[in-house]
Amino acid sequence: MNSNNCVEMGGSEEDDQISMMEDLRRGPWTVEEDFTLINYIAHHGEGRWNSLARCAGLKRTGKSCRLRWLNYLRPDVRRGNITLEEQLLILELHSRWGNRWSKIAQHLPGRTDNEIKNYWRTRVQKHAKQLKCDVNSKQFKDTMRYLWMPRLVERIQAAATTPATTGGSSSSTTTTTSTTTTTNSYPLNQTNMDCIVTSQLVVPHANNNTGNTCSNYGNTQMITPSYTPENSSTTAVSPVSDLTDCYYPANQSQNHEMFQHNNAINGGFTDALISPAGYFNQGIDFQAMVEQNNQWTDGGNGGDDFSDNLWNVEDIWFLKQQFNM
DNA sequence: AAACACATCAACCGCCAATGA
DNA sequence: GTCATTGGCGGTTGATGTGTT
Repeated sequence: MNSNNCVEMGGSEEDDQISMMEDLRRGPWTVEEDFTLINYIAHHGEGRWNSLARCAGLKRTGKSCRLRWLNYLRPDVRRGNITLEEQLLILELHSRWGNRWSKIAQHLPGRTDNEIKNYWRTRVQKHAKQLKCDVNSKQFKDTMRYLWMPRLVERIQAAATTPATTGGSSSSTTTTTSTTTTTNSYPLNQTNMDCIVTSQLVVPHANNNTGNTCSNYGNTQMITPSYTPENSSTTAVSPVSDLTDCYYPANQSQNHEMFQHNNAINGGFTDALISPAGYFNQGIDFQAMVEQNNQWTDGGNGGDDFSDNLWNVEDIWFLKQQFNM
């Protein structure tokens, strides 16, 4: 390690050019490199990354060091186990800001933009692909808002009020407690999430510090919990999409009621609630969805095997009925 | 057991805005 | 005011792990 007394934290451009000419390492970081970087930052703090890399004796670009530190080595970085609350928050914030990953990450303490971006691409976009619609399309966004988010809310609620063994498909790794206050509060608590209660649903909501308004997914209004690692419903890092883990028979009625409520209002979907019919007149393959559901459900292995499902069977049935498809 | 397909995620790339000489 | 450098961001890629046939 070579981190001692390198004082030129703003080295000359010529030095930078020279360093750029050196054979720089690329690819995965070694344990030794990690150790070197951690040690250097522990002693000297973060600084100009190019200089830091050089002074620490790392044959890496400043950018590479910065990325490694921010995304992996930083002490407060959290990886894996995207909680349901975090998933919901990601959806909510993405619907608001789009692919502003770093901005979204600011509201999920410990999460990096890279991780959120990866999550979005691997989980969310996958399902957009399954639905044969663009992830940025209005249809897909509305689907998230009026179907997935309420589902997620239901699961969060269920996870908070039921034993882990009944906590849906993620039950095997779900940590549940009904506790809503804690002295060991996680940053995603009242400080940066607040909302109102109408239907006992508990979801996190980001405070963008600009006068929060309450989210309203479908006609489901939200309340924010006191969110802690202890009481959050955590889903394991698994191949399943936690976000769209929607096969959740125990709570299907709520979603049904959402549509029925709107039907009652307007003989169909209200103007305010974008009609899901819109999603399906652009080539979404109901049959494929049903077959996929059947595959999962026929597996008969309990929740996990079909937990990657976008729609529960009843949703599909209902929507088919609703739109005569 | 091997081959293949798919999912995940760490790391890189290119662009751009901010900063400083 | 101009230019070079840096840091930050979003997009993309490739290696690795995992599941399936």
